[in-house]
Amino acid sequence: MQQFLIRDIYQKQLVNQKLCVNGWVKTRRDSKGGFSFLEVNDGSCLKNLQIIAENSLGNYHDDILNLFPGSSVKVEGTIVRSLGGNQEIELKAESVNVYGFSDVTTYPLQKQRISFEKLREIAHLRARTNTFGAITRVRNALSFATHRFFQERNFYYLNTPIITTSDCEGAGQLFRVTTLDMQNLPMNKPGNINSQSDFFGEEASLTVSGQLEAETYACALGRVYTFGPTFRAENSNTSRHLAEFWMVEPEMAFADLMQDITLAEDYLKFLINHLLNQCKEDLEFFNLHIENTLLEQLNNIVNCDFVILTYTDAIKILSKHKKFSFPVNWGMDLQSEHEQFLTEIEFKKPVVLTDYPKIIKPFYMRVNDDGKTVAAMDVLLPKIGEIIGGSQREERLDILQNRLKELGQNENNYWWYLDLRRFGTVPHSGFGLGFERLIKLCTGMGNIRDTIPFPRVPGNAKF
RNA sequence: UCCGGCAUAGCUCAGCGGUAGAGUAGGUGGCUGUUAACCACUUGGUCGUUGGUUCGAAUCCAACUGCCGGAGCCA
Repeated sequence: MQQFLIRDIYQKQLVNQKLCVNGWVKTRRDSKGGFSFLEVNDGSCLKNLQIIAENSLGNYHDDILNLFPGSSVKVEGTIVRSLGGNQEIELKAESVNVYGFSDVTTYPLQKQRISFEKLREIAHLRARTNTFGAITRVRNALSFATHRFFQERNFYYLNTPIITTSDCEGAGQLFRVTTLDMQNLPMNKPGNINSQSDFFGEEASLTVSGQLEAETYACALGRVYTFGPTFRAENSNTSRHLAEFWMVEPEMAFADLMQDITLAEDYLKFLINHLLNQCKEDLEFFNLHIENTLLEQLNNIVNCDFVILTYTDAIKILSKHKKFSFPVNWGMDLQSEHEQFLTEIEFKKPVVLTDYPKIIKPFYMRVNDDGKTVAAMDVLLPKIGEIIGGSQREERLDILQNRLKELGQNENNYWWYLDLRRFGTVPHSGFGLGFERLIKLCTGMGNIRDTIPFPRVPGNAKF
């Protein structure tokens, strides 16, 4: 008998069709009228399929009456119009075969509510809940939409290395990668480990960004994007940070900051439009149960023009409001409260801040004509904060060398990066988008730990 | 890492110096094309750990562990 996904059964309204469904039991309700209702979910959509299992089935007393949440079953039967009020169709079972039972006294996911904190302790089972099923489908749709967006715009998907020896960037603690015996480290002199005998012959770590490598390919093929895991060993204990997260990093040759901003805005709108079309049911679930302004927020982002504002103008706006706990002055990095003021009170929509002081931004950002600011841009969203950070890259060799010197960096470490400026340099731009922050935005989930299947944070890499 | 909060039944929580509670889940019975089913009865606890104060601590104090919220770092 042909297997169907529950999603397809609903979409195609396959009444009178004989078919087979595989899935997990959500609940069972017994009727003394001589049959049981089973709610079965197979992950293909939020909705369960109601199964009618009559007590005339051979294994009714032995098997079906022992089906509790979490059990796995194969059901064969016919789709019929439902006599009940809450669903149009249901599956009248001709057979119910049990793959595996689930002990009601020890299986943690029963019908009652369970907190997200508790679910994190059982991350191997939380995918079976409505919420995490919906998150997974949204995450999948956003991945697909990301590839579609960039492919349609002639970007090449590029895989940059996860293990890196460029100890650059300055910002961000790195995870060390080593095969050295931790009990017996080879030392040059006391306190100085001899990394030459390590696997790569020098210090290596997990990447904090694929940007520098992506630039090399953008400066050969025009347009590329990366989409892969990224690692930060910061001791960040917040609802917006992960030690392992996924980042989307497009890089474009022959593009200035404005083109970069346009790409970022188009990308975000494309993603949300894709979701509004493809994951309607899941979004409505989030809007109803997780964050009741979600659809409003998403529609707002899609329908508005992002505010584009220089850092200097933002400081002027913020200076008029004196009620911040951190006083505002030019040259400082903006605090969360300042970003929130701009996105949630002043403009009530996404704000792109540009042209930050160069002293608070990394060496690779292009220095503006004023000599004080760089061609940077951050996309700030209401409730989410910074979701995208990008810039036009410094393409002038001498200025880039000066910047490295100012920051006390040894330019020999960047010889290959500087070669791009030595041989046929071009203006180019790009940005990085935190994929889990995007999912946070699109689902309304409050904690980023619930947007990735198995979160890695300080003190926890379980599963 | 800093500031604040929380940790009590499988789950969600109340109790805040004097015999450990509710809802829900589980069990039993009743009822029912049910759908967070409903009604009655019922099982279920070293009150996070260690120490202290007290005649007496789930309750007050301290340390520790874990988690949550905010801040910093950032995507």
